[in-house]
Amino acid sequence: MSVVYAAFVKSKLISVLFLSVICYGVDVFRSYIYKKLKMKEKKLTRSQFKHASIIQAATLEFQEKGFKVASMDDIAKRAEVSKRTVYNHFASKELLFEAILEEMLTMLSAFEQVPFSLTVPLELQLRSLVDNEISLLKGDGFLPTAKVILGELMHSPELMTNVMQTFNKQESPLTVWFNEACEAGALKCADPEIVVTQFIAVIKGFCFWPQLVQGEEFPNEQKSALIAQTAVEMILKQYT
Amino acid sequence: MSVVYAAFVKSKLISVLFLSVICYGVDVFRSYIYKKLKMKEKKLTRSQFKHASIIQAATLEFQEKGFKVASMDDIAKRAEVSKRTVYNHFASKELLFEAILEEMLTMLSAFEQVPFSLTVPLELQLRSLVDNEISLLKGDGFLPTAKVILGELMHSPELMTNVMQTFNKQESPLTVWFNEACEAGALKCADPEIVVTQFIAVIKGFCFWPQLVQGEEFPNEQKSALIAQTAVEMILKQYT
DNA sequence: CATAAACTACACTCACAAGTTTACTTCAAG
DNA sequence: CTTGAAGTAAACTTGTGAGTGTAGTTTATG
Repeated sequence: MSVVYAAFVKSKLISVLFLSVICYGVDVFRSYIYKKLKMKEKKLTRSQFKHASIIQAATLEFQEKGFKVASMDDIAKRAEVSKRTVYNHFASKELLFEAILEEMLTMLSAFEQVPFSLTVPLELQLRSLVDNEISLLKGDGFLPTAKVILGELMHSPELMTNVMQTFNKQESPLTVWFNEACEAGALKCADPEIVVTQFIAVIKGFCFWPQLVQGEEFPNEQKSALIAQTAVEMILKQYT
Repeated sequence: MSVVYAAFVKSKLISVLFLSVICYGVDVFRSYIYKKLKMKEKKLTRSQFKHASIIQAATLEFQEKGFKVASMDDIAKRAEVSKRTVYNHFASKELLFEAILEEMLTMLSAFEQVPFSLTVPLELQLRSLVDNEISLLKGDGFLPTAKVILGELMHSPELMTNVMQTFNKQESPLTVWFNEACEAGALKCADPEIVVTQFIAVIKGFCFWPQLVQGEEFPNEQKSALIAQTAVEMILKQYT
């Protein structure tokens, strides 16, 4: 039956090509997750309210435990809703998971293409790229989403390679910018891909991996600024 | 009952302070995993041979599925051993997991302190630090170990913070080297910690995270050399 | 206030996986 | 060639969690 499980994860996540959002660079991110529950104040039908509670509870459960270990009973308790109600809204655990993934990914799908410009100083452009990246990583929903997705994907390498093969790195806005910058001669580098990876690595080394893997706090304003500054300097010093 | 599960993971992994090996820099790594099975040729008792088969099979299972989803029946099948035999060697799933963790971590415990030297050129020293780090990451057992441990730890943030608080970053050999280099004035930087993190990030951005999370291939010789080169240059250009 | 839609409590089925029991086989060593 | 230690196959117990069925309660609305 674990074959069924694997197949499920595969079929459902394969559509989640946005994964690259997490692995490569992305830009603007809007954080409005969980505000749904404020609907208490607004006029919400009982049904809509329960629906939102379930989603919220399930999100937490999946985050904390992963798909398999999370239990529908616990989700129901956490949502302060009867188990039957959970099943009235979502026919199965799989579908609930899927719904949550979709919910999360719509949040992350607000891309913003930053075109390379010959007139604006390089430093300013880089600076705005870093700032975008950091504010994305800092967004409320990003880390939880990453936890859920990476937690499931880590144990199925074939799936990951499939996803990554499908979704070519080229499509990342950051990659586009660096490619253009290199072609225009503003950055002197043999392989733009390496530069992008370095650029992202230097940011994520502070603002993503430690938080994901060690539960570290997100750097404060001051430290963020320093990190951004050094990332920009690094690129400038090495490639101009 | 998931409380019991959480408690188990906690109690067993908390002793695994070597985790820092994965999150921070480490140096030399010896890869001799799985060679145990070569004992077919050597004179091994039947019991020892079965024991090794079980460990090998279980390692794979835990890697692919994580602790909870891995099943003892599947492990037995995979090891071509009866389920009862598994239980004769390891009293419970927990103990089997623990045994494997220990097995893996002994592999990773071969540290090698690299002292900062005033006479050797900086570039050479940095170069050897990078090379050490890369060959560690490249070692046969490193990635699987990381998968198993991080896969379990990702969903228990309190545990992670505990572990990280206990095992101070200061102890990493790389950190030691950079601290010494800064104190000696060879590197001009306000905060050595940031430099180390950058240094490691630029390596892991190519040689660890993509492999862990996307199942990407490890960079070949040529690319590794390039990565190492740029990492060293980056530090030199920015901090000297 | 009546009615239907949605929610609840709870008892239930079913599947699966951890771990055990038992009766039987294999193997190595004296 | 026998004896005991270790392995095997298969049936078994037990616990847990997914999902369902039901009888009764809440709530919004005409």
